[in-house]
Amino acid sequence: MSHTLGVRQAQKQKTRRALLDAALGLLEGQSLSSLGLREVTRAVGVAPTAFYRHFRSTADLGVALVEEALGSLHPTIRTTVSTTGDSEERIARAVELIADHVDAHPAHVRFIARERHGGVQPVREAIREQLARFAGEVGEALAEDPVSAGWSEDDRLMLAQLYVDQMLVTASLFLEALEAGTEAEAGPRKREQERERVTRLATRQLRLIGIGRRHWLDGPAGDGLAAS
Amino acid sequence: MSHTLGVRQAQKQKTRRALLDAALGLLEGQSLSSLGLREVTRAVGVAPTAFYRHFRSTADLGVALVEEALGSLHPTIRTTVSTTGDSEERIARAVELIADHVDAHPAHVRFIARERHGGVQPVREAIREQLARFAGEVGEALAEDPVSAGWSEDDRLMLAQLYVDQMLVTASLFLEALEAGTEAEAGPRKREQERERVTRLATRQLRLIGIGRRHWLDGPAGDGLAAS
DNA sequence: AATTCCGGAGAACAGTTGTTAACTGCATGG
DNA sequence: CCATGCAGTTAACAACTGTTCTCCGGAATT
Repeated sequence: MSHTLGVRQAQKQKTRRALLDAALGLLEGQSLSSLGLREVTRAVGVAPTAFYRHFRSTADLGVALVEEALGSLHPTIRTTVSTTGDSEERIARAVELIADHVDAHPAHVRFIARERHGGVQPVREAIREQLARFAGEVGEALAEDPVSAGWSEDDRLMLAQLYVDQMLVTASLFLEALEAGTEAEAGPRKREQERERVTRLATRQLRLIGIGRRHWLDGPAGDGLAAS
Repeated sequence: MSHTLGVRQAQKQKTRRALLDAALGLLEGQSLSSLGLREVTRAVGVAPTAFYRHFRSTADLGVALVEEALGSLHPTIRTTVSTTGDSEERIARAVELIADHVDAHPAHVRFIARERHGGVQPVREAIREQLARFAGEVGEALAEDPVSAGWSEDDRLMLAQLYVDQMLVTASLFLEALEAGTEAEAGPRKREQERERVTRLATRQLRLIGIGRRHWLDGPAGDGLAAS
C-alpha cells in the first residue's frame, strides 16, 4: 500500500497545500469571487502559471477548500448528535464543540459562512451538498433517539435542518466573538466576555428547540394556550 | 414643504438610482468585494468618474443598498409579529409574508444573504446593525404577547434573535426555490413545487419553535422525559 | 544509462482596474 | 442677465488581471 508517495508527488502536494493555505489567508479580508489567481501565487512565492498545475480556476480551489473545511466533519457531528446523556449535558457539549472548532479553524468557518451564499456558484453548490449530508446524518441520528420516537422522517429532517442552520449561526457568532478580541487594544478580555455571551445565547436557543421537540407530538390541540 | 426638488437634484438622484439598480443587478452573479466601479458605470452608460459624485467607493454604495433593502422593513416586521390571531394563522401569515417579499425583491434578499458574511466590513456592520434593530423590535413585540408573560428580557431577546435568523434562513430558501425555476427548461412547474416545499418546512420549524416557546417556563424539571 | 514525463519559470498578450486632473454645459441664485 | 455651482465628460496614468506559449531541470520510467 502507501508507498511513501515519491519525491515528485510529495513536492506537488506541498505547493498545493501552500496554495490552499495562502488562499484561505487572503480570504479573511475578501470573498472568493474577488480572489485573483496571481494574488495567490504571489503570496506563495511561485509563478502564476504554476497555479494551473493544481486548479483550473480559483472557483476550483474554492471547491477544494469546501471539501477540506467540511468533509472531515461528518464523523464528529454524527458522534456528537447521537451521544447519550442528559438533555442539558448534550446541549452544553454541542455548544462547546462548536466553540472549540471555531477556535481551532477560524479561517475555515469564515470561509464557509462567507461563501455559502457567495458569488461563486460551484462553491455554493458544494457547500449546499455538504450541509445536506449533515442534515441527513443528523436526521438518521434522531431516528435512534427515543425523544423522536413516532416521528415521520419528514419531521425528523425538518428538525435536523433546524439544528444544522442553528449550528452555522452559532459558529458565525463565535467567530465574531473571536474577532472582537482582535480589534486593536480591546484585548482578550472582551473576547472572553463575548464568547461567554454567545455560549449562553446558543445554549438557551438549543434548549428552547429541545423543549419544542419534546412536545412536538402532544397533539395539535394540546397546547392549552391560545396566542393573544 | 416638498418643493418638487428642482431639475438639478432630480437628475442627480436619477443617476444615483441607476447606479444602485445596476449594481444590484451585477451583484446577482458576484459579491460586492469584486464589484468594480467601472463595471457599474459602464452598465449605466455613464463615465467612470461620475461615480464619485455619488459614492466614495463601492463599499459605500453597498452600505446604501443595505439601507434600501432593510431600512423600510421595520414597520412591516413590527406589525407582522404583533398581529393577533391563532398561533397557526400567525405562522402562516409570517411565512407567506416572507415568500411574497422574496418574490417582490429577490435581488435585495440575495444581496443581504450574500453580504451579511461577505468580504466588505462596513457592509457587514450595516447589516448587523439593522438585524440587531429587528431583533430588538421583535423582542419588544414579544413583551406584549401573553405567551411570553413572565419572561426575562434576556430570554425575550434570545427568542427574537432565533426568529430573525430563522427569517433569513427561510428567505434564502425561498430565493433558491425561485432560482430553481429559472434554470433553463425546468420551467415554473418546479419553482412552484419548491416554493410549496419551503413553505411547509418553514411553517413546521416555526411551529416547533412556538411549542418550545409555550413550554419555556414549564420548569427545569418539568419535561418528564430523559433523553436516551 | 538513455528517454520520457511534468511541475514550475519566464515572457509576453490584450484587457481591465481605481484615481487624478482639467474640461464642458447647464440649472441655479443673486 | 450674469456669475457661480456642480453633475458629468474626456484623457491619461500606473498597476493589475487571466491566459497562452515556450522553455528548463530533475524525477520517473524503461
